[in-house]
Amino acid sequence: MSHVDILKLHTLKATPQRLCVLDVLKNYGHATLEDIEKQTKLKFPTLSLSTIYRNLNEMVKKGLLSELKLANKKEYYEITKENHAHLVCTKCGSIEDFLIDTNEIIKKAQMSTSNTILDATISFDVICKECLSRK
Amino acid sequence: MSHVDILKLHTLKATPQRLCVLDVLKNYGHATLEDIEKQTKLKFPTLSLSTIYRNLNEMVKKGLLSELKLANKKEYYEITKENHAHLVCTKCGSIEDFLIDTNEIIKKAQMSTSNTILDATISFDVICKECLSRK
DNA sequence: CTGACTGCAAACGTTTTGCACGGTA
DNA sequence: TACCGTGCAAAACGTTTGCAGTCAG
Repeated sequence: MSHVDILKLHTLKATPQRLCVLDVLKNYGHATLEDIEKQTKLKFPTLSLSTIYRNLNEMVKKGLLSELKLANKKEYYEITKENHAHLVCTKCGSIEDFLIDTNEIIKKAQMSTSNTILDATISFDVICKECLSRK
Repeated sequence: MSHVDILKLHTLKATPQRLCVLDVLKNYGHATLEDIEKQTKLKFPTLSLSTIYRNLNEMVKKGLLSELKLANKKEYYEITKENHAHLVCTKCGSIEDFLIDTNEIIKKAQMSTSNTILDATISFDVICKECLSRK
């Protein structure tokens, strides 16, 4: 589905600025606000920070994007995908999707609590291959 | 081990302010900066925000405290404990320790990646018992 | 054509910093 | 006593908001 369609599906107008943000996120996989600002301004030098903030917040609220809270300080954004975890390199900070079945983990965890589990957020600290070989 | 000893172990002086912060964290389990400010000022009305910030940052850096990054906005602090996950209520935001064996999950995940996994951060979205019965 | 969106500048809240004083070890 | 830690005020920072003009549908 095109980014235009995705936006329309979420009752958001397909402005060039929003499309550009989505393009950056698609290319990066996971991007910080700074990443997004830097990249979008290559194409739209006048694009304002407040527009980026507004759009990210709006798209997160509509569920089109997700915020990633990771052990390190920065906040990352990604286009919403279901049922996956992340590998975060403790050396270089790089982030990689990790396609494991979180439902299985939820099912198992559910046996240890009487609270109803709805979802799981899982990330693993790793040393990525690049950092390992660089060492 | 007393809080005085814990501080000394981390080469930090055992000031009344720091001890008070640790007491609050022990009582609360998980506390935001606001929680900590409110509680500590009951005992030390002149305690300054900057001191709280400095101490929290310092104690996190030394590994005495951990920051909890959760899906919701707020940042929580806890006294560092190994090998546990969290249950976060999506209704009321309450946080509970969840004593599952994260090593088992790490071991299993390790089979699906060639990166070396060092640690896992896991939280579950739940509806807590209180919110369920309130409903 | 109309409401949604944008850019700019100003406002806002949170976190950090500089400095002089005070307290722990 | 020496140095680490504190309180206060100001600075710095990231994020949000108000407004007038513009654009997508």
